[in-house]
Amino acid sequence: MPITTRSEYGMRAMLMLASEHEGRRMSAGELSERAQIPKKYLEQILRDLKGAGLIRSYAGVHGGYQLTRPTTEITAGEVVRSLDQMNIMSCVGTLPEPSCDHLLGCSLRPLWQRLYSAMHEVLDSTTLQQLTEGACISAAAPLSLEAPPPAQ
Amino acid sequence: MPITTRSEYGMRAMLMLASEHEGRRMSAGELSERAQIPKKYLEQILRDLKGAGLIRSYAGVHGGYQLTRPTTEITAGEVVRSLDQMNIMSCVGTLPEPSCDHLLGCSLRPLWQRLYSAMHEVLDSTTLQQLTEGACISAAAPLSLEAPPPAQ
DNA sequence: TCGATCTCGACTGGCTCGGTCCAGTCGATT
DNA sequence: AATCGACTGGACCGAGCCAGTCGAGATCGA
Repeated sequence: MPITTRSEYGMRAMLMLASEHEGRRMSAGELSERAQIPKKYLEQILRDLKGAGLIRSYAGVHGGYQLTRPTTEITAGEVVRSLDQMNIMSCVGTLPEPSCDHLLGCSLRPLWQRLYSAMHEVLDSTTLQQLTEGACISAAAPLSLEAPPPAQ
Repeated sequence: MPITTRSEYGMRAMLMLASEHEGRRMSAGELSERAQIPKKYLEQILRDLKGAGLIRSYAGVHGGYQLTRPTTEITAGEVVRSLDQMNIMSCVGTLPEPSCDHLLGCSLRPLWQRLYSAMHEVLDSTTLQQLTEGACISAAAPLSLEAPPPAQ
């Protein structure tokens, strides 16, 4: 899978952060709880998002995370690329040109690369803003922090 | 990786078969040798291609494989789908709707699905014929079957 | 009958993904 | 300066899948 749970979770977290108005920080714990993601695992992911410059972090008692840019200026492509290698296949991906010099390689390679490009085009043309619009993000907000809904 | 070596090898084999004029059969051994693919592994792949109706097989001394349709009527999409599941991610792929009912799922799902569609569009709009044109397939043909080039 | 070929299922080693654990650092509050 | 809540970093681990191998069997032409 070129898109792993890391991207899924990362996108969810970004959308949660996007749903808060500008300044508000959200801690890993809060994000974890509301987006239903294992906390420790999410922390790894947040680290990477920070490394990519997509979020800022603050330590300390009232610490947490927030987006570094407005939601209209962050694309799904940036998020996904910072979390997943998105290797379409062994010889085409984010990694530096891994040399696949096979006889027929030269005729297949362009195909895989077009695939790769097509995916990035979709991702790069989608902003967080677009994803929050017309989605049921708001429905996630009222999730009770005190009394979790009874298991089904 | 959504596109595994199965697809890569399968495509190579299909291109080899495509490069032969209509009737000629090629055995797994020959394909394996010329396309540089482990024979036993290739046999598995050929089985799947046959299962998908893309190639015909003949047992016996002068047995082998050949395409069931002209190269203009076989798309990369058909080949790849018969060999790989192409699951873009856990909840979007060839498999029957695997239910991912998460709060934020509804806003992310369409994105993953657009990704999925974009890939298939590329694959489905590419025929074997197109891949053989302007490629160095022909360069593969003269590969000596008697005296393999000295190992480097 | 013989040998070349396709067919089928079982098996396996390595690697990645998804996730956990623990030890450490940072910073606001007291 | 002690403390507590939060972030940081790395080691670790089990399960599952990918890539590939093996061996036994069926099929066909000569």
